[in-house]
Amino acid sequence: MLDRKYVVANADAVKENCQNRNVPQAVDQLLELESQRRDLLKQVEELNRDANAVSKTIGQAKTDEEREERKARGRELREQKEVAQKQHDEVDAQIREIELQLPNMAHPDAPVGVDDKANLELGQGKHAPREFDFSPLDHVEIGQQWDWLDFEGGARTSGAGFYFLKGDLVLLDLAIQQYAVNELVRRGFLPMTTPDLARDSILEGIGFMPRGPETQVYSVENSNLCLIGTAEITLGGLYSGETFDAEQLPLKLCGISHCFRTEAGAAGRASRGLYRVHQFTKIEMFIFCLPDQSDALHEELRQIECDLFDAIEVPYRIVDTATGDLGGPAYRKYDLEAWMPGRGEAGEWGEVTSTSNCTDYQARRLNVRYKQKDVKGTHFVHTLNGTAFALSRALISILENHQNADGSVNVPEVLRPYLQGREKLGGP
RNA sequence: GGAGAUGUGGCUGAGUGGUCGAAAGCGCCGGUUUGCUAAAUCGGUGAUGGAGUCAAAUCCAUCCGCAGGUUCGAAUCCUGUCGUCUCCGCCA
Repeated sequence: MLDRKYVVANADAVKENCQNRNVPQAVDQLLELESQRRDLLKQVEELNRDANAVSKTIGQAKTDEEREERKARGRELREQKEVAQKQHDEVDAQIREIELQLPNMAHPDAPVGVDDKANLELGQGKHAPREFDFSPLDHVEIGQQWDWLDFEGGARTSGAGFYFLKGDLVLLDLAIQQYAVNELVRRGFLPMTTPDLARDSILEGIGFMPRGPETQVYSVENSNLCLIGTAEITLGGLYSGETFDAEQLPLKLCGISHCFRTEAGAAGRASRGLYRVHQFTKIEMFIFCLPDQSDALHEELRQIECDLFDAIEVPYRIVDTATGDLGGPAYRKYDLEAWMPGRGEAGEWGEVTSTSNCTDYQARRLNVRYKQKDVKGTHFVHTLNGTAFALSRALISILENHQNADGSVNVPEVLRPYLQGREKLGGP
């Protein structure tokens, strides 16, 4: 959510931003309603003030008659106040509806364009896509070869889009998690496991729609809980309503959670194997910080993601997401797309991480503030998030990039300590 | 799942219908005193929205988990909700 005063004072910039992001807006209507609201608020306050003044004199009334007279006057004023208050609240609710539709402002350097075609490649990782001297398999084929993946079993027990990992692939999965968490702890992140369910209100604060036809998440019947689509939801919600001391920031968190996605409307899209599934494990980075720290921290998150994928020796490219493809809360977003040799005709890039600077957009909705010593008042923090590893896609990138002609898979060196030193999985 | 208790400012904690945004203590900030530190002592010390000002001062409204209700008036009474605690049951 944007600051209301900011929207009023910068209506043209907000409108332009919406246009760049390809989001419909009702800023003019908001301006009109807000001016109405201000008038109503003044009325309410005035009536309240008068009523309070009358109430205070009632205790001092000398006669019953006088007392009753004043009570009647007070009642009358309160009734008038109630009427004005109700009108105010209605207008306020309408404004809020509009506000909730407004996306965050975009970073001035973010590429402008209505969809992902305008995304800008910023560079590539240390490792170039490999030249294979054999015909590479995709991860589903590799997995089937060694009985590492069971999609049929997943479908039988839970439905299409679910899967079992088996055997060495589980060990690889755990190795990646351990490597990532250790690496993040080394870089000052506090590791956390989080709930896999969260309240609707937290989802809304982060910028998800908890229910309804457009929703990307599963909701639990007869409750106000949803299965989380990412630990961003729980880590971001963790301090909702809280006020940090400025010295506590930046607070860097590393969440380990399961992620659940309905992938409604995604049927038919490139989604073979582990690429688009209903459940996966993710190691997520999340930061609460001061406003003047967020730009640099965003670069830091991007660098960590690059370092992690360089470390597992997977080729990738960095994408600066175009305004039209940003999603509501993001001020700027970088994606890492890993090379997936088994995808498409002769390999394709596939998104494996994403890091967003959400500035104060989520903080305002969730009411997360900070206070500086000796400075009056509080301000909203900035929040950032970034994927360390989404395990399903990280597994794809490792299996497909590190496969050998005999079907075995080389273990990236950094992961070997977590696999009893094994250099390869599968194979004769 | 059943029964009960409870939720006040950074913290502890008083307040059970009328100048209560809220006593007191602690903490914190500033002053005084003391050779330094400690101690003592005095003063100050919440948030949000609005008016006001160059900026302040100042003024108004709202806030005692949250949302409603009763009342001229609610931290105080009522209802719901969320959280916490205790006991019982169940259980990894």
